[in-house]
Amino acid sequence: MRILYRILKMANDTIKCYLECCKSSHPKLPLPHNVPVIIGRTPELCITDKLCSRSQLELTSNCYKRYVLVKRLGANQSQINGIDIERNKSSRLEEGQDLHVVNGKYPHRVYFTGCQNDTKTEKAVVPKLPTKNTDLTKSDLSIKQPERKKIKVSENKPKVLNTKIKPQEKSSSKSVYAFDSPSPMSSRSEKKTESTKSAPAHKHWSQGLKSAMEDPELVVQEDEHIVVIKDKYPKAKYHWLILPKDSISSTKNLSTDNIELLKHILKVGHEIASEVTDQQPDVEFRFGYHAVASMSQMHMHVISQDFQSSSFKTKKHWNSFTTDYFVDAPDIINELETEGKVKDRRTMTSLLNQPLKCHRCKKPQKNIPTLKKHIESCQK
DNA sequence: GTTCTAGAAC
DNA sequence: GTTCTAGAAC
Repeated sequence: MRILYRILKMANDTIKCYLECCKSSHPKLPLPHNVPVIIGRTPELCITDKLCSRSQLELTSNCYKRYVLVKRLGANQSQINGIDIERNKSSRLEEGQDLHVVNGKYPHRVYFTGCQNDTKTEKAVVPKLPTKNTDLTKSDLSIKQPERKKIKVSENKPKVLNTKIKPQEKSSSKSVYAFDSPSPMSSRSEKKTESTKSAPAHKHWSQGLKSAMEDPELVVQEDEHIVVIKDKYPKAKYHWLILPKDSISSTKNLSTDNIELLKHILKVGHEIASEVTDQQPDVEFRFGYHAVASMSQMHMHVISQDFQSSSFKTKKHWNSFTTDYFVDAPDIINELETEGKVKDRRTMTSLLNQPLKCHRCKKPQKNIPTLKKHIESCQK
């Protein structure tokens, strides 16, 4: 018990939690372990919106388990990853998730420093904020966080790294979730978007694609604007992801400014797929986005419709690629061109629980093994 | 997003 | 008894 206490105390002494504004409107805010911190319409957060209460949210970090409990105190809605937070009830916020302070505005994220991988640190600016417990330690007033490494920017000319297109196999043991390398976006001085400006070295699983974009085992092609990677867990014989190099967390953040980028991504997708279909004309592909993606960097799937893969295991996998949860890329482009934005599809997550049925003949399937056997032979 | 596993389904 | 799934943990 005493040993456990020491371990926990050591963790508490070393792991620090911060709230960071995605728009860099104010300095990062320390969230000391287990100390409720109230945020809202205060000069420190640079929020003057009358719809935001002065005490909109109460944040309590758990540095051991690397999450923050968020309780909404204000009358108007706040959101975690687009989901409304129930009033006076604690909701869990994890690294990489978006916290909108009020009515979908004022995006923030939390991150933790002080883990074993941290090697370099920097001084934090600590704004004065109202807290329920003012017992901040001295260390909280001069907190250090890891400095991000700089890497070379890729060449402007398209670069094909692994041109041999073959059905995907289980890739190397190197994990997508090796978060110790920074995103390529971090070294791009031009055109910074969203949280690129001062993003911390996130380690939450939802940030894994940013590491994957740098993994030579996964990257198959890149150019000035995009990176093509093999899906680490392909759900079909051929399954790639195409990601923009600029930080765009999801399709909901797209604007008309991104239409050319989306068209380019789709064009590259067709080119990749045609390398297969030139040799095997019977292979069908779809190109599209999940209605609500789990992984943070926006990505378009290029996926063959055989769904023959050992990584395809669950109902959620199946329904995410064979129901309207999978949105064809031209539909997203068309929405941007006609509506100026991408539809909110959060309610579509219920599609993931739909009963299983064959995507070709529509025949209901009892379970995943039955479905997998059926689609091996079903052609219509 | 994946892995793990308890308990439901068979 | 084994297989399968959903939810928690990461």
